[in-house]
Amino acid sequence: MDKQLQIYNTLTRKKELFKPLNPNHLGLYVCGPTVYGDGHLGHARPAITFDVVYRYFEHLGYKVRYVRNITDVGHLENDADEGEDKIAKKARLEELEPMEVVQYFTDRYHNNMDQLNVKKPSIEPRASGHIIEQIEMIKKIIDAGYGYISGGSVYFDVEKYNKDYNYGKLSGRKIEELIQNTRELAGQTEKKQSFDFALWKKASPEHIMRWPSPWSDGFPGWHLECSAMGCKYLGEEFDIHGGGLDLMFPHHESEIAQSTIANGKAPVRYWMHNNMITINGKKMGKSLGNFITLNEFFVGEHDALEQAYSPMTIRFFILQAHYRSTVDFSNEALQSAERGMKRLMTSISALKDIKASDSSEYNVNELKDKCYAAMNDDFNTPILIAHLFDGLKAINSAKESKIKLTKEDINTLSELYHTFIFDILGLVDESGNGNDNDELVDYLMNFIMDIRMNARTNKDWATSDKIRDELATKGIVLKDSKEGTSWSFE
RNA sequence: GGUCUCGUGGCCGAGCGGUCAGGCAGUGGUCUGCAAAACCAUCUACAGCGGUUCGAAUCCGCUCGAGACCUCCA
Repeated sequence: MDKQLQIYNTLTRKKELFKPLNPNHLGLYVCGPTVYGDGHLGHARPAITFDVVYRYFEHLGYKVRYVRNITDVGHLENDADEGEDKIAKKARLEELEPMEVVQYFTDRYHNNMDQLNVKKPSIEPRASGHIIEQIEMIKKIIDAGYGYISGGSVYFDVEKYNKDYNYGKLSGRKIEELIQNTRELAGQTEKKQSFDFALWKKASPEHIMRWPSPWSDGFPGWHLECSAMGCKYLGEEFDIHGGGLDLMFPHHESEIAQSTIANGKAPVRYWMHNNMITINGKKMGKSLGNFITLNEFFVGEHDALEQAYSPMTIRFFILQAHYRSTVDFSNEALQSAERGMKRLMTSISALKDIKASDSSEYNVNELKDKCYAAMNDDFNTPILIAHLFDGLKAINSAKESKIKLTKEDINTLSELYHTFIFDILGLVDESGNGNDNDELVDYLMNFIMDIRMNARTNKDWATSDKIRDELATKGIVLKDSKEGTSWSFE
C-alpha cells in the first residue's frame, strides 16, 4: 500500500502520480446521460468505471464530492430534424411535456444504476436547473472577447482562442486540420468558422424547450452545462473530470476552452476517459442503432441475447477489462463472467467455514499488497480480480484442510475480500447462498431436508430423489456433500 | 481524406524489455447411492516481415487487418 495512486491523464497521455488540490479532498465530475431514452450497456461503462473510482477514493479516506449531471435540455439531432432538440422531439412524438419525458427516463436511469449497485453521486445537477449559471458564463466569455452574437445565437470564437491558447490540448487535434475536415452543416452560415461551437442557440418557433436570455429565447449550447455546473459545485479548478472517450472531442475540448476564458484557468487537473463497449467489433451506440438496453439485458429480451444477464454479471464483465480498453460484448464472454463471479462469491462465503490452525502456510499480506498495487496502478481492476482469484486457491485449499491458515489469516482474508469485492468493486452476492432470511422458508426447508436425510440414510433413493426433483421444479436446488445437504434458489 | 488507437492461446481479457496473469471452455483427477455442484492439477499465445538488444508479446520501421474521433453519442 506504500505505492501511490497513479492515474492516466488524457492531457499528458501518461500515468501521473495523483496529487489532490486540497489534501484528503477530491473533486470529481463525470458527464452523465442525456435522458431521452433508456440506458444501454454503453452507459453502464462510465457509470461503473467512475463508481469504482469514487469508491476507491472514499476507501482511501478522501472526502469526495462526486458530481454527475443529467443532461435534460437536449442536444441537436443529426437526422431529418436538424437543429431540433432531442428531448423536445421525443416529447412531441409522444405528446408529453418535455419535462415529463425527462422525469420518466431519469427515473429509469436511476433504477438501472441502483440495480448495478452504482452509488449515487454527491450532487446530480440538471442542465435545465442551471440556465442562469450558463447565461452568466456566456456573458463572461463575450466580455472577454471570445464569444460573438450572430442571428440571436452566441458562438465561441475558436480561432481566436486558439491563437492565445491551444484548442486541441486534450484531443491532440490541430485547428488547421479542423478547417479542412469539419463537415458543413445546414445553418452554419451564422458562424465565422465551421468549428465554432454554440454557447447559446436561438430557438426556432417550433422548439418548445426554451428559456429567455439577453440574446434570444433559446437554449444553452451543448458543451456549456458541464463547464457551468462543474465550476459551480467543484470550483474553477478541480481534480478529476471523467467521461466516455467519445466525449473527448469536441465536448471536453470545448469545456476546457470555455472555462479557460470564463475563469482564467484550465478547469481540470486529471482528465480520465473510459473506452467504448463494442458489439461485433463496432461501437455500441445510439447512432449505430446496435445498442442493447440495460433492461433488455436484465430480462434477456433482445435478439442478440441468449439469456438474461443479471446486473452483477454486467458489472463484473465490465470490471474484468481495464477501463481504457474496449470490451467486446458477446454471450460467451458474459456467460464466462457469470460463472467466474459465482465461483468467486461461493468461495468468499466459504471463508467462514475454514477451521483455523496455529501456523500459517499462506502470505495474506502479500496478497493484500498486490491488490492495492493493482488499484493504485490506474485502477487496474482486471489485475485486482486476477489476484483475488489467486487468493481463492488458498481459501479453498484451507477449506479442504490442505493448507493451514491462522485465525488472523482468516480474518484478514475476510476483511480483504469484503473490502475489495463488495466495497471497492461494488459487487453484490446475488446467489443468496442458502441464507435467505425468511424464517418460515428456512423452517420448511429444514423440515423437508430432514425427511429426505432419513430417506437417504435408509437408502430410500426413490423418496430422496422425488423430493429433490420436486423442489427443482420450483427453482430450489439441493446439493449433497459430505458435510450434509445445502439448498439455494437457482 | 486527416488525427489517433489496437491486433495475445478455443473464447474473453492482463502484461508493455528478462520471472505465473486471471477467468470461461477443454483434459486428467478427488468427492458422490445417483445427480448437480464443488475442489485440485493441467495443455495450447503473443498478426506478418525486418531491425535494435546479451535478451522482445513488450522498443523502432514496414506490410496486412480492425476500430475510434473529426457530426449527437457513454
